[in-house]
Amino acid sequence: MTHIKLATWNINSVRLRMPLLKKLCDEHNLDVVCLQETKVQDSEFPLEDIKALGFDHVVFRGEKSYNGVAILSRLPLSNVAKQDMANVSESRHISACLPDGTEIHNLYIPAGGDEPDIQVNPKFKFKLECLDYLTDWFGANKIPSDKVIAVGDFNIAPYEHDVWSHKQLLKVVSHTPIEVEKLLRFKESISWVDLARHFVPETEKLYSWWSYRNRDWRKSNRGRRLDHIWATSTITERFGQHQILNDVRDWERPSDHVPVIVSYQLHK
DNA sequence: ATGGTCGGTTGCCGA
Repeated sequence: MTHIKLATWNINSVRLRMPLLKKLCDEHNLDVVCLQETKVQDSEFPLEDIKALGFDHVVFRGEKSYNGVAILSRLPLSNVAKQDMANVSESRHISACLPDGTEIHNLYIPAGGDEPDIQVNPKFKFKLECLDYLTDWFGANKIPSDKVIAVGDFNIAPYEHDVWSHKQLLKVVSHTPIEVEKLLRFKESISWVDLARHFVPETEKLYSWWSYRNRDWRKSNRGRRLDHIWATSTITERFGQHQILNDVRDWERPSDHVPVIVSYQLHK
């Protein structure tokens, strides 16, 4: 296998959405799937159901009701690590290596609550701390020549056309200047390439999340691009077939996030 | 300007 297909998806409860996960894998022939918000503790993780989809190599870390990350793979995984983000013991970061040495980090950055003010909102403060932590962590651990991919729900839409209305969202958590600045600082830490914007011009609207609170998500189209695939610049040319699977938002009992997928040419 | 909807240790909290 020289090319693999990789997906990231905030599934918002892996147990509830097993039928959707099966449909997704059937239709897109995915080799590696990174999930966030699995919302299940490890002892209850549906490992057998996922193995039945053809993923023989599965690593996960979750909590009852909250958070939770998992990597499902048809290829063997090595060097599995479960990091604490900003030294808080929540299931937000898991990583593993593919057989060619490519390191995949699956991240679930906190949403950050409603009020973008660290004085009154500890969840927003924690979100900013996580961004600083990731900047330091990757900066200290990596060099630009490494083969590294970071995917996940970053809960930040950094660019003007990553949200339905730049002006109306400037004070809304996920698009405030302080978060964007910190995310872009993280992005510069080891010169990550934002693959969606590598393939799609920054002037084109691109979303991966639509709130449940809109009656008709497609009609109102008040979306945000919260889910990302980043790669170190040395491997950028190995990627192709980038897609944001908007149609999944219309499946039966959908997540509010849709999967983002990309193909990747493994090293020989 | 407001409230709208999901999922799950469900009559609240986080998203």
